[in-house]
Amino acid sequence: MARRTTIYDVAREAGVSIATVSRVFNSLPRVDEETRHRVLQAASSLGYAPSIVARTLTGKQSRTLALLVPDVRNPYFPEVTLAVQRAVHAAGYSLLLLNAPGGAEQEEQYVAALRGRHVDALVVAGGSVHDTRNRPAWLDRYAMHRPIILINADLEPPASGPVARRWARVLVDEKAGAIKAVQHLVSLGHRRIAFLGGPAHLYPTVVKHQGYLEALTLGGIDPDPELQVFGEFSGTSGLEMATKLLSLPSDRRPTALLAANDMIAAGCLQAARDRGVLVPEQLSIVGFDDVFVNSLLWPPLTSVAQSYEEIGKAVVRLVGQMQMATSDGSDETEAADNTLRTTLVVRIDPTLQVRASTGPPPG
Amino acid sequence: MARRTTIYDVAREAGVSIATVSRVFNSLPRVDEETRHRVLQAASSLGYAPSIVARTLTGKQSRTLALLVPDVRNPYFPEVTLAVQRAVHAAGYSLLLLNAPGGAEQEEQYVAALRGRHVDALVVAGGSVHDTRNRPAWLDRYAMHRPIILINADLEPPASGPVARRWARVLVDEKAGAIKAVQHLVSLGHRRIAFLGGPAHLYPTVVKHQGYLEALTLGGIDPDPELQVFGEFSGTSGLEMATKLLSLPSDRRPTALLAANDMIAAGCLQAARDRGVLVPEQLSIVGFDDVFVNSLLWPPLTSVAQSYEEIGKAVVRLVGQMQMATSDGSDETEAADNTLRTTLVVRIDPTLQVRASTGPPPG
DNA sequence: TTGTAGGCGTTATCAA
DNA sequence: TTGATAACGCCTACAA
Repeated sequence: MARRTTIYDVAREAGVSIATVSRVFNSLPRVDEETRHRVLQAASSLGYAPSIVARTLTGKQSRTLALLVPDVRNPYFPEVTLAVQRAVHAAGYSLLLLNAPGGAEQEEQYVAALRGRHVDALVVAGGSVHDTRNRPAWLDRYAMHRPIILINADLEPPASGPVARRWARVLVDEKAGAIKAVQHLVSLGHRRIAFLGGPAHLYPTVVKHQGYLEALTLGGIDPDPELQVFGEFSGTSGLEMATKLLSLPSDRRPTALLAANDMIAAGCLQAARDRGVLVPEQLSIVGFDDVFVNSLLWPPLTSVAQSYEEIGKAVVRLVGQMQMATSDGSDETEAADNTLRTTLVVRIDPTLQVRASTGPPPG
Repeated sequence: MARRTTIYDVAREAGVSIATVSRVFNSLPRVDEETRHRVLQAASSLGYAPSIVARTLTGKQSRTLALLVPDVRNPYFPEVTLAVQRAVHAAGYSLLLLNAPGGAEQEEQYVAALRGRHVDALVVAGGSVHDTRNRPAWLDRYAMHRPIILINADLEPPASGPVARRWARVLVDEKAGAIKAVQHLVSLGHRRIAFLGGPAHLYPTVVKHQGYLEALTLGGIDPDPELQVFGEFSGTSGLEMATKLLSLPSDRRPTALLAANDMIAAGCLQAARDRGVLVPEQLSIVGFDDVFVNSLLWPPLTSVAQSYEEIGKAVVRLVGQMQMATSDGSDETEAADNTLRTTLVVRIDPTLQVRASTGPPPG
């Protein structure tokens, strides 16, 4: 491995001290224009790039984030992974990727492996943080030391004080999304609208379900328990749930399905096709997340879309804020803490992408 | 941010020098069992973990790899990303993820951002390395300094010598895979087998196409130019290509389709359904890559499957080998170079996953 | 078996 | 405006 060119090499080449080179590369003030030029010259001729590793060691940020997901193969996560990676790189950070399909234990294990790596923050995009039954213990432990960002998991920081200052959230208002979806269906004339959720104990299911109920009530429709089913966030589960719903006697059968994600929705399409039910003529289907692979489906799904780009940007913004709040010795008064608490949560409003899978009910 | 506990803290707590602590954590020989115990004790009570950053600075590996893909949202890449990440973590490495959908320029840009990060190796899983028309220039430049691993891109190292020692490949024998697929179809009785490729200038398309032609010849079937079409590696493209093929007059129409990846194959399913063609009764379809989201499709695709796990393991093995060859001052003779050249390419044999999308031809 | 001290590439604090 | 020099946390001869 050809030896890495160092700040010393550049200093020698430019005929200055390493301190000066450092100043140039950190664009600090008081350095002569002519000198700066000479340094830059030398640096580029030598192909010099400062070592982030050494820089980190002096106590600065590592400019590295870690992103924890349960499984990148699940179409939702590539979306957020891509978006976060992009935003993060645009801000000069790098992104470590962690897949922990094995639940809280594995998450903890992976996160532990991060310990010597000086990551500036951990971004958690899913997994056991979504479980409404028990809060993963490792989360709070981790936040005692380093900043954390939760995507779409509304867990409160365990206390105020230092850890509250390292606990940020970006929340997509999926309840509002569900409401928009239902209202769209209602406005098309649907009255029998079913909800097909993921596991009932997962936060994303719960919120969407709430929105569904609320919107029905708003629309003057009585929620029918028979039309609310729960399963997995998968295509096969969607297939099963939809099949069950579609085999109800015609007067109790739904004319529209609101699926808690696009994989479930894809399963619904499947089920409809299997039973010769035309979409959207005889059945409308709405999905959630508006993921990339929707391009594989026909008809393309109407889906509640969140701006992944916004999520990515929110992440880097939050990281920045937390770094400020922790490093620059800004006043740690209660007042400051309180403003932080509010500013450390970013809310994102989803929009409804209307496509070909929805239309007026039959008849 | 609570100050990180250092080797000094542990040393003090255990009443030894930092050198001893270091020895313990690097499991070096000659350290008294009792001392070792005391150190470990102190370390765990303090929650100490060695700083990989500082360690890296002393000239050792950073135990960090970078993985470059064009777009994680494309179902093939999550598979390799997941597998590589797993294998890599199991070996104590971390993985930086880079998405460069923007072609060679963006790839180069992203890779440049890696410069100060001391990554041990760059793993390239796709992108402009697949373009058979021109070899990305940044690749060779990069390999002049740091080790590189190509997944499924058969680019030779530019020369022997140092850079050859940093140029590894893991190659899935997709030609053999295509042959297996065709032979499967032939053995079912198919004679009119179509090939639906991605872009004709991409390596994956080329190899699979070669296998297709070879297998036909082997089976005593004359390749029909009309049955060989090229498009994109996407569902919509697959839909278009398949639609064209299925609208051929019945005597020239294929009874089986070999798609160059599963997204194309998904498009084929689509096309068949649109035209009321039953799969597999009237049309057999084979895909490539056997990706996760196949679970969304019906019928499940027969597909040429590669062991992603093997790919991941190969990657860490290769990284290890390259580190040996570069660091331990092993003899850099021509002979050593030659053995390295052969050992730095791992070949993986795909298998055919037979599922419900293939069957005997009609009639 | 254990400790001392120099070095890894930067940044930051003082002087000059 | 610039240059010495001490950290940063760890590894590694070399001594003891």
